[in-house]
Amino acid sequence: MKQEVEIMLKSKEINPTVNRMLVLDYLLELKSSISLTDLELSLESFDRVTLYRTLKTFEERGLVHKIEDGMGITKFAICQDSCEAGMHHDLHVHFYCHSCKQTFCLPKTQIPEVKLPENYQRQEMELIVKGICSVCVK
Amino acid sequence: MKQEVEIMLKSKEINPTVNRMLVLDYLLELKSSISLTDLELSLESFDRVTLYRTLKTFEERGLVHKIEDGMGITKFAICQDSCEAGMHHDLHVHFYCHSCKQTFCLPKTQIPEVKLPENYQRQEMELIVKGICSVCVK
DNA sequence: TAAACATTGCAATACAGTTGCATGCCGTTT
DNA sequence: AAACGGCATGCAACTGTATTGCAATGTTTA
Repeated sequence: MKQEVEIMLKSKEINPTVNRMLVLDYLLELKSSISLTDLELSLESFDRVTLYRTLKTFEERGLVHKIEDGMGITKFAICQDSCEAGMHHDLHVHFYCHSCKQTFCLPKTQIPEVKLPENYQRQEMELIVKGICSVCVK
Repeated sequence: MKQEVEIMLKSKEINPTVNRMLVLDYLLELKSSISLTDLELSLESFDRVTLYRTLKTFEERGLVHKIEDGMGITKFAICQDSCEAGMHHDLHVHFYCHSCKQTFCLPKTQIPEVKLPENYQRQEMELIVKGICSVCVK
């Protein structure tokens, strides 16, 4: 497992330090996305700034992507395989649960095509659905 | 014009103070949405906190709605007629322009239907398209 | 008029995001 | 081995937005 994480980092040209392997390992296990603050609480061994820079590095190298959770908090999640550095293919839907405050990627739910008014040029899209997730609904 | 603004406020059971009439008037003229900070810069006559509370009141009474602009900034825009206090029908698309940093409501562009995985309950949706707006594209 | 309530401004706090700088580690060069 | 460079990390500090507390002022009501 550690081996696998190390290989992932190297394949993105990221120096596999202990910190970075721990963070990546944590993110890979994670079912949803996570904010910097929550990551800090989960991995107490490292400084907030270090985690901040780790996530920033991961994002720049196309390992994770940022999600605006629709409540003003930035969260991070592992990219799909199809992502590359500087070019995220992140057109799936994100789901924010009002109950557990988690933000889930719904990779199987594509954002439908949207027609824009004339002369509007699209570059990215974000679709956030808010409600109650399948765990909290029970 | 002032009269109209006053009537709007009263119809939402908001005391029409000078401050509130100015803010509402400004929002009605506005083609896009605005952040608290930008509103503060536009209407220098009032304290930031007062404007903050004004927008909060407006939102609670269903006069404006919050928009997450997708870059972590909260903005406000006048609601459509169909909105009521505590129940915003805000299912249209928002467009964030990377060039002028403005966030536009595109009321004629409906969010297409999205199928969620089983047991996910939808309450609200936000679709933010980012790119270049029709003014900046020229 | 006095009491009650609403509105506003100032100060202070909370918190996410971010930057600067010093330190320590590691591999390379001389 | 010693000196050098680059990278990773931690601490402190700063920025900007959001938010609350409290006092002062203004307005309504009994």
